[in-house]
Amino acid sequence: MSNVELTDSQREAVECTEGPLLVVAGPGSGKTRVITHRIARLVDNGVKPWRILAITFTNKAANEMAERTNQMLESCHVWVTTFHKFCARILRQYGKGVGLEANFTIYDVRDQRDLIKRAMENLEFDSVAFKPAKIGHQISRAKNELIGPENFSARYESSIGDATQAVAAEVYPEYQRLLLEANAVDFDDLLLHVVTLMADNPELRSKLDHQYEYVLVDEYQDTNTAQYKIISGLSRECPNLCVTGDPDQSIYGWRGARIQNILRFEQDHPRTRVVRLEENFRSTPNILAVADRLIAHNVRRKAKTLIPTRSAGRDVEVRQFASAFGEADHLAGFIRDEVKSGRREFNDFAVFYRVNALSRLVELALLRAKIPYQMAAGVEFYQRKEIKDLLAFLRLVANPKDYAAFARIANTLLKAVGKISIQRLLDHADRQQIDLVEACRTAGPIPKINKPAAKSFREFSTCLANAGDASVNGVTATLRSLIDSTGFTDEWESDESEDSIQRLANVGELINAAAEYDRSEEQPTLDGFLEMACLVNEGDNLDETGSVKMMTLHAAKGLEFPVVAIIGLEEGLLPHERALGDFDNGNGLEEERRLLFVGITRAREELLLTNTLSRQVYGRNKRSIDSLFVRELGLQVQDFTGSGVPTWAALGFGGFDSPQSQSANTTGRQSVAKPGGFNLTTAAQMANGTTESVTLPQGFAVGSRVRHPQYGRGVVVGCGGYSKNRTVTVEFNQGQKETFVVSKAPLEPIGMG
DNA sequence: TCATCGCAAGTTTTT
DNA sequence: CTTGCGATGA
Repeated sequence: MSNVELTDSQREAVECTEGPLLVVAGPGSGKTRVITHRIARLVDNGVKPWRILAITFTNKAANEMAERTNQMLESCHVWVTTFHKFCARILRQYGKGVGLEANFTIYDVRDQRDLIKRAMENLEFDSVAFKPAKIGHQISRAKNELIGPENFSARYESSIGDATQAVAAEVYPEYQRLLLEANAVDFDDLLLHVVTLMADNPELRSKLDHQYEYVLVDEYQDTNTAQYKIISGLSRECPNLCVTGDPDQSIYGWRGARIQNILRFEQDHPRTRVVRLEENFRSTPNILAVADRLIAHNVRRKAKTLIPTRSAGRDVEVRQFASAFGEADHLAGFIRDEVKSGRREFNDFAVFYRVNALSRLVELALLRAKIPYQMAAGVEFYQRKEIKDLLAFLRLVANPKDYAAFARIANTLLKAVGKISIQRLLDHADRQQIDLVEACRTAGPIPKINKPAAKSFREFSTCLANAGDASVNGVTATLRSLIDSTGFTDEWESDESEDSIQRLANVGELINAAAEYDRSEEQPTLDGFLEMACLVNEGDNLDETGSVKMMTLHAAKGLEFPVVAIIGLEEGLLPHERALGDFDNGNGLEEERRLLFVGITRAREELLLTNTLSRQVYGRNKRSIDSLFVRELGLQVQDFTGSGVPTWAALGFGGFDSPQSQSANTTGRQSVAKPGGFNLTTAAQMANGTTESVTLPQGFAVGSRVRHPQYGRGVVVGCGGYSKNRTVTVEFNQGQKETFVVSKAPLEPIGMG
């Protein structure tokens, strides 16, 4: 390995391998390079790879780091993982200490909510008046702060306890009991249980501490109390702890992250070496100046410099539009022109926004301009009904105590089974002290249970029993077996409807995912597959080349693009209203500012910021106010409100950006319904009155026109499926409808409308 | 027991 | 506007 290409401070961070090290790394300062080089250096120095642990927050970051590490070290097994995966692995091995069996299930937010609801029902709380989701949030916050059920009341009674909190205090222990009974954990438990384990069991803590002799933590400014404890526990006797981070990029305070963790690292670890990476190799001086000007408004902050290394580029621009339609359309036009002129490729562009809802109009505009794009975190694949159903099958095979999985299946899939039968079965399991699958198997003689229901339960248990051992035959085999034996897809196989085709395609995708998992994993297990399914995010692989990338500002952290556009710089949106005015005094605003800082510093060469005069929120037209941040940036806002978008009107969609609507907005009047077909309110309606347009592959929006060599011209009336299995239904001349797999059919888009 | 309809509520960021 | 839930009828 050669370090010639490293700067002095980078080299210092790489070579200082022993003892605590804090790397304060500004944006674009080559932090990832430092980490990967450092890992390589450790291995060069003779450290066994399995004694090195590198922890990140997201799968995306972990994958990237693992990949880059593997490039430097051929096939060396350094464990690069996320906090949650790390904890899951520890708990699979040592979870007995906190009452977990090795095959425990991880509950996602949905399962969590359902279980909280059940806990509330058990305690006879009104789950309508008190939202389980809200209670869940309270519990989650407590867990992040390491507050167990027994401490919850005590911890919060001093604060002005609202009713929800009081309910949460009661529900928390019951919820926790149910989780344990189901041999399950929620996301927060993964961390909390590990902390408990290490606290209760000093020998285990010490063992892990020694096992992971060298620990690296990325984005340390985002650690919450639980994560902080875990890291502390892993670096007491072997304090070779290297953390990297940037207080200015702390954007997860809302989720319990404590910026203090990084600020007090030096006090926590005496003899800490501090290395600052302040040179920026990413952005032009113009962009850095803007970023610096913005972040300087944060009061609670250690001043830090961003030293440019590149030559000046284009000016940063702020453009203002009459409406969000104008904003989106302009963006699409801008990208199209840049690519057409040969100056850029689609790949060079990224669009960031504060909330996912803002993506829709941009998507539509890109679609219309035939610009390929990829979105991080669209509709979650693993959240689809049919996918969750199948996963529930797998979960019950893996963990027959998994109540949430059982409840899901029993409620929606088992024939002749209703609420009463389910309750009887649960009682039966409870009385006999057997798991749910065993209860199904022995459902026959349960008193008062329906004959058909009992039969249904028994057949179901047989399907599960015959599903095979995934660790021997692979997850795919188990999955296929379950699909076959339960007849899961039968009704769709014989059905040509749009819906059925889509569901089948999704099932196909899940089988692909399982096959992929079996292939990539040395020791595939059902637990492992399920873990991946719930801890992995769809946006984790934004790897499609040749497309514009769209994502939230949060998702943008750690990435970089030649051209970045950030939309919606408006009060209430960025800064977001819900992020302000909490108990914290101005911290919310500072975090929002950091969020924009993160966004700005993703840009390598060009940065375009936009906002509008009026934007639709909840279907209503609302006047926008320039974001405070726009003023702080000290840039001139360019008036693009007149640049217009007659195109929408020309397409027969109504003149949203017509002169009238502008004047109404600029005079500050509430806009009134205008004559002349102004009643098209949403983007979805524009694309033919359906919401499906959001998930469409580019070029085949619902409502768009296509040509097929045999069928001739037609209009897209529906879509479905994912990636390779993506389908569209096209209506041709005589009302004849055909469904095609996009990637295989010789379809050609020929415009909208 | 199941399906449909209609009503209601609620809209940040994510592992 | 969307989504999710509950009540009602078959």
